[in-house]
Amino acid sequence: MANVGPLNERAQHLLRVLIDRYIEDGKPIGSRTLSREARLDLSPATIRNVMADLEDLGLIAAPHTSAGRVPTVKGYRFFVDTLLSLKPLDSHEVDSLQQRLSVGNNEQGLIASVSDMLSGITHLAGVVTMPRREANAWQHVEFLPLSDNRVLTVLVLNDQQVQNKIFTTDKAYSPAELQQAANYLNQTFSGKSFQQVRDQLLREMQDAKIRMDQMMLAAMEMAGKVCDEDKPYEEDYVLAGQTNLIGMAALSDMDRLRELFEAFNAKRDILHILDQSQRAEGVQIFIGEESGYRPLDECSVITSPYQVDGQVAGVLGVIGPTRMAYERVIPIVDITAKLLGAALNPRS
Amino acid sequence: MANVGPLNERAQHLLRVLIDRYIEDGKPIGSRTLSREARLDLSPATIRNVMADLEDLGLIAAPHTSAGRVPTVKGYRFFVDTLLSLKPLDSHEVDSLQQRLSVGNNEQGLIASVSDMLSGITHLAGVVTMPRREANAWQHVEFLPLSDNRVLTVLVLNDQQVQNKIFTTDKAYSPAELQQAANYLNQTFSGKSFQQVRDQLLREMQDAKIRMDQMMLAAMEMAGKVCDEDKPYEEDYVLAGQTNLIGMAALSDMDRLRELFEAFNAKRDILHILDQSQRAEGVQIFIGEESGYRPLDECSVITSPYQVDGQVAGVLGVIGPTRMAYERVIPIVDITAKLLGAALNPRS
DNA sequence: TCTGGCACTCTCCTATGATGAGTGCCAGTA
DNA sequence: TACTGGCACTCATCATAGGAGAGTGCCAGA
Repeated sequence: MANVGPLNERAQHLLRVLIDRYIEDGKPIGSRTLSREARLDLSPATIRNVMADLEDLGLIAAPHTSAGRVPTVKGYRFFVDTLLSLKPLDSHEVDSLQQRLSVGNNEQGLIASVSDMLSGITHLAGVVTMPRREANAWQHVEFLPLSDNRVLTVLVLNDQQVQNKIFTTDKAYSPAELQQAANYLNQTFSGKSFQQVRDQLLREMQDAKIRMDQMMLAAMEMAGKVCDEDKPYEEDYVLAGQTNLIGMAALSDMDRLRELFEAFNAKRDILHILDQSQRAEGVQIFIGEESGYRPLDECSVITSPYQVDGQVAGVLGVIGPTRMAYERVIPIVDITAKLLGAALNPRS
Repeated sequence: MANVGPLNERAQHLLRVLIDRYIEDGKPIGSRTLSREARLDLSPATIRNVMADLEDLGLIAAPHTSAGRVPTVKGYRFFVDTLLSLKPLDSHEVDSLQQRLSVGNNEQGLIASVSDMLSGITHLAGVVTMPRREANAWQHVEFLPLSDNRVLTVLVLNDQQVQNKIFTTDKAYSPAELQQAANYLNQTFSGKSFQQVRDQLLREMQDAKIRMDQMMLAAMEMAGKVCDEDKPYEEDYVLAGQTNLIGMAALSDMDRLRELFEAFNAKRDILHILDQSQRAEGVQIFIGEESGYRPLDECSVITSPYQVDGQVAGVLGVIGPTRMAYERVIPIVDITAKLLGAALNPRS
């Protein structure tokens, strides 16, 4: 490997060993330990010099004089970016993952079980956003009259998802009128994508307003509402194993723990972070304060988007202390995203 | 008040003061403090004698020699059962509760906001089970054909609740057949209670099997499935403010906290406890190990069933450390149950 | 360029003793 | 008989001090 910045190969190797070791047992690593561990045949004194350099570069830090060194966020970043060689999981590990999630029947359950699985094998908190199906195909809509001018709208998308919503309308429609509206919509839009439906709806409402009778208008309006409000659970995620975070050394402080758990409950900010990785390709890693969000200061977030039908449908990942086994966790998140994508792909 | 058991009035009074005081500041109460607080004009030495009696009765205990005394579970129980005089909330407190939950629009949101409210004002964890509507009136069913012999069943109950479920059938039914089945069911059952529908279904399936064509049978089967599986979310609850429990003195032990949180996630055992109070009338109180469920050993659970249409529909309450302000919490739970019942009552 | 040596620093653990809160018991008093 | 003051005793808590251990930085020498 060529030198990276001012860091020669020996320094890099020592950094890697130090971080490996620190991840393993969580205590600051001293020069003596490092010289023993690194198999470089160097005395602790020499190691000390190198460590001083690494500290100058901000890659490691000492909690106090005469403790060993601990990786900084910058150190982890360097480690993850250039030091870490990811060995893919061997096939029977993949198989065992595969099996653990092939039980799922419905979508909701599948998401939950993936989240459980992630938290189970990494001993961190697992998180999976609900899949967003941009390319939802409109399949069928039904309007059922209830009392008091209320109409129940049932919308079937993509042969799998069912949404219902109750609307209050201005006037009372007869069952026949509603049937007529539904028929029109189904004939016009069946099989089209959600985006197409919305566009076409808007266009027709502007262009051809006059040619539509009142019922059509109402149908349009209703369908429009469904389209608008009906970002199903795109703004939601399933979290599992938060209890794994209780008692993590880095989070021993009660107040920090409470903040973190409250963030999980509020969901908003966590979603914001997950959203960012939605746009990225492959595994994304936020280390400590990189997330830019306080309660996650001492946490790392490893995410990967998952795809359905070639489109990014959601994000999954794990949240845990900065001191986590990146080497193991990253491939797991990666594979899990692919497996979930495959499991969600319609009948493939 | 008459003597209760071997406990004279003075001893009772002292016990009450001790518990009040302990609830307030959480530190063991000594004889000196008690003599000052109780306004009985007794010397600490006398108090000590009484305290020794109370300890013999198992109502209070000393964490160690020469610490003050702390109430035991038995002590709390006695306190709650016979010492506590509940003053109902004054009307503007009730009003403010009323307002906080009148925002809710849909049922799901209402439940969540009640749970939030409970945890917010008590600083404990609030919990509300989803309402169960035993007397659901069958309003409308619709069968929509999907691909692959799958049929989407949409069931509207009670003008409010909508359920859908996808079934796979043995043979492919035409839209017309499905329509016919739905029509039959709607005509036959509309307006009837869930229980009636089930009974009648079973009867007709036995008696008159022959007279029904295959489609009817299938419809029955489907409806039966819906009836069976369709205990909507009766087995679910909404929890809020678990983070309030982080850092509670009694739960300082990380492992106990983790256990408790895991219990919340598993839901099953918590539901079992809530279920018990479903059958009880009015506010129920489980103190410490009385719940019979380990993770709740150091917790108290205060619950009250809430009614819709004169029927018990669900349970709400709070969960917190045994050392909680019963005097304040009990009326709050009580009133909240009534307010929620009122809010859920159809158009009243 | 590496190494051994040395003085120094800091944490962690243990022992120690003082303090204060609280107790139980007992003898005395109204 | 019911209360009280007094006394010896027990613990938790806190601050203090000292030693052991781990680790450091720096320097002089190979």
